[in-house]
Amino acid sequence: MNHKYMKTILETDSDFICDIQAPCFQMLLPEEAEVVRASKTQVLFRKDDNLTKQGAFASYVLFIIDGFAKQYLEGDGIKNYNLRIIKPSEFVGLSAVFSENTFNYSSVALTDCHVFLVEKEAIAKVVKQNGMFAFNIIKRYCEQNTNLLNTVRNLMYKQMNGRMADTLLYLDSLKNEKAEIFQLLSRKDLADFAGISTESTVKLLKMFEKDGLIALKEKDLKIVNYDSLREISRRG
Amino acid sequence: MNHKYMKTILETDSDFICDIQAPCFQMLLPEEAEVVRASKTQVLFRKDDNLTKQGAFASYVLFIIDGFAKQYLEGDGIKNYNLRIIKPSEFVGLSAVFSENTFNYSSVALTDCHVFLVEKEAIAKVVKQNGMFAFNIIKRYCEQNTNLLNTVRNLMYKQMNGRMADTLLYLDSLKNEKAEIFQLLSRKDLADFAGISTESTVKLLKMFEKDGLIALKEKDLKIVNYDSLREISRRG
DNA sequence: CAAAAAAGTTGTTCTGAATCAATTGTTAAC
DNA sequence: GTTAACAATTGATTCAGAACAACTTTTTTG
Repeated sequence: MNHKYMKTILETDSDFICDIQAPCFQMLLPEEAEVVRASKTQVLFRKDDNLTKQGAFASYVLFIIDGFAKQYLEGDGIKNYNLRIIKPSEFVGLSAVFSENTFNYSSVALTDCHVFLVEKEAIAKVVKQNGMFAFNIIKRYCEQNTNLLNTVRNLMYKQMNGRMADTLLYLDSLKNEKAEIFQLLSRKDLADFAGISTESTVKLLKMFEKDGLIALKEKDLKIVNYDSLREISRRG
Repeated sequence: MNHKYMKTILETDSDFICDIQAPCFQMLLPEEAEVVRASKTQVLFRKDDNLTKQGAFASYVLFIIDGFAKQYLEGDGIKNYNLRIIKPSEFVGLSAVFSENTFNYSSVALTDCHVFLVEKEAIAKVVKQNGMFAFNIIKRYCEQNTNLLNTVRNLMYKQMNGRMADTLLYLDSLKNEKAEIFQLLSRKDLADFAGISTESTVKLLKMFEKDGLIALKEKDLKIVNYDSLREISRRG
């Protein structure tokens, strides 16, 4: 039998302890961990499944055990804007706990993803009881905030070249955790990260390749000249 | 003697108790309040003074007692992007506590502003001790997050008309708290809120006026037809 | 209060990047 | 394994909005 599949169905204490290894949950007292445990389910999202859908009711928070997803904003129905790649040990839909009760963005699995769903009341309760846990959550929010501010800056002050350079540098930095990251993404995905059209993306990539900044082979993309790319990113 | 000035200089317990009325601090235990009290100063920022400067070292957090400021991103040196109006009882530069140690945005006083500066360690300590306080801080972060996501959506999916409509509706919604809000802002300020050029702003406002959506008199601006403006905002 | 600086206004020109259209390569489905 | 749907590519066309230039009005300041 398939071990992964079994694990999803038969959930035991030892699985739980294993799963809750994530640093973020280590600081919980036993009774607090029990609150989380009691109100969680583990779910397997298949590649291309939506983890969250912008606008949908959100009664729970997602915590990625393993797998990768992309978080994006939906707009006019034609074009999306990709905000980030969600990695293991990260939360999705935290805002649901603290203000909105709908998800304010969508996310979709790039690979199969093992995910905890935790009821939002459980998280709220633990946050209120455990200041250190709360502090950790705030840190995450804070980073997201900083990232969003950078996003706004990029959209406001940079044009195509700079944005695409940013996108490539960002995705490249994820290769530590997921070497095949570029194979998971289409030209349209890259376009949606940079906030430009797919056609412009293709033209830009060709240009970057011709200028010896990157190397395109098969579906993979390698950065050849980091310095120049960083300079393009910096100059906008 | 000037009463306001005296208050800045001569700080007494009764002043403190008065100042710490802000709902956000009500939930602190006496000893926690003392931690905040011990590491704070009260400062008067004059109109046009910078409360925070993007990139500058941040060892403290600001809490607005009264007065209004605008928060903005600096870019190419020519154009800024205005993120929001900061109102009494709001924090500025919270991120400094939890991740960055530089301010990631600038802010400037639109009116004279009475402000607490609280050392970031004090806030960090209280957050860790008091889950309810932490919960409150998270809520604020969460709202800012939602606002930033909407900002990104606006920049990505709307064009001039929609963005200006948004800007006007946002600023108009502040009239409850500050009726003269529009008199505090120049055309360039409105432009920087909408993320468009000053010239385009002037042309748009004239158009909106001609179409009976708004009324311009002196430096003030009144929304005449909310429904149409909301429709323009919605359609982008 | 005069002069200089800054803010607001208006029409014209210019440009970055989207859109369109047409084609080729690739993957999925029957 | 052939056809149909989808992803990638390329060049030509179009457009929203910035940049520019020239002018007026308002505000600041010596």
